[in-house]
Amino acid sequence: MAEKNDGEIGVVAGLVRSTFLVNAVYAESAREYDLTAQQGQLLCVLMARPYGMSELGATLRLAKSSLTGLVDRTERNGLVERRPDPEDSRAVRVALTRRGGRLAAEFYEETCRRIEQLATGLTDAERDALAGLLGRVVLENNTPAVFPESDTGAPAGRTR
Amino acid sequence: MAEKNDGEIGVVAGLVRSTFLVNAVYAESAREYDLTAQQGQLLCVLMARPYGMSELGATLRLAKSSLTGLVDRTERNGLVERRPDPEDSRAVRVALTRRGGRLAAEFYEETCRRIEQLATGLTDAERDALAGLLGRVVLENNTPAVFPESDTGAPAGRTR
DNA sequence: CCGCTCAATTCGTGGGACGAACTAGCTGTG
DNA sequence: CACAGCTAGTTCGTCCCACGAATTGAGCGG
Repeated sequence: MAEKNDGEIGVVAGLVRSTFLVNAVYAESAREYDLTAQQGQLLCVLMARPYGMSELGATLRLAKSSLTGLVDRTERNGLVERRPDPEDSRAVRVALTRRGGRLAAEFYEETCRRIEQLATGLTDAERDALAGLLGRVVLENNTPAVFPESDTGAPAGRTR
Repeated sequence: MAEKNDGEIGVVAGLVRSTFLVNAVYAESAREYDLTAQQGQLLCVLMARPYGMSELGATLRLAKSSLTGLVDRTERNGLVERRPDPEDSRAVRVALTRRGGRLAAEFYEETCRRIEQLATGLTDAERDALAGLLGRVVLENNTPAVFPESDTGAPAGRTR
């Protein structure tokens, strides 16, 4: 039925399954910091800088009303706060609290570690190749910077 | 701060962002078939064969109780059904209904098309390379076959 | 000053995930 | 054979998430 029944999988299945895998890792990591995946994602986005609600909606691809709830819950947990936008009194700037910032950094680092672990079976060169290819894919589909770039303080060839 | 601030992204960010991207595509595709992402996933898994609840839980990484609900809702929509397991009267075998089967096939095909689209910026060789690398990653982390392998009738170098 | 747009919230609905407790059927050991 | 213990699945209560429609209130163009 397929030309590749030799254990190889196609690019579509590869993408879908790796997505499943990363979702699971992300959720599990979040859970250990008493976060939901969505809240974790929110924290990661806000690590860069404060965002307005609409801006956040665009970045996370959520409807405005969904966002209100997410920010509400995260705010209730003391991780983010709404500050008035000095330039527009309708608007709001969502920012990490001190505690949120700390937690975000920890969560981010730990999550990076774990995701990186997924690729430990690859050589450095292969990891670079994978990074390059995925980079092109996300770039060409202008995926928002939903996860900051950085290296977890992990020098290129660290993973093992 | 990082060694790759030249527009390149690391493997971790690549994985996370492509995950975000695929999630969005998957959800959008599901939506157009009046499915939720989870229900779509369920249908895709069941395309291969009927599954028991526990088995499904392991495959989809869901708690038993979560699964009961998911199957309930999907059953209510007439897409799957619970059949008694002939060998174990406690157990149940969840299978696609006729309608569910049709819908699953359509949804699967359309979703494959869209995911494949994500990689249209890559050459055939690059797509193969990406597939190979992701294949290794999912294999080494024994990701369940949450999305069937196949080629949508799409011969290897079809995309474009 | 008025109508318009725009930021964000509120409200109601439904899906989703989980753990704890429970039912009922299977199984193995004495 | 009986019974303890395991296993498959469901129920229940709780919280999170996502959405659209309607709303409030600030900015803005004329």
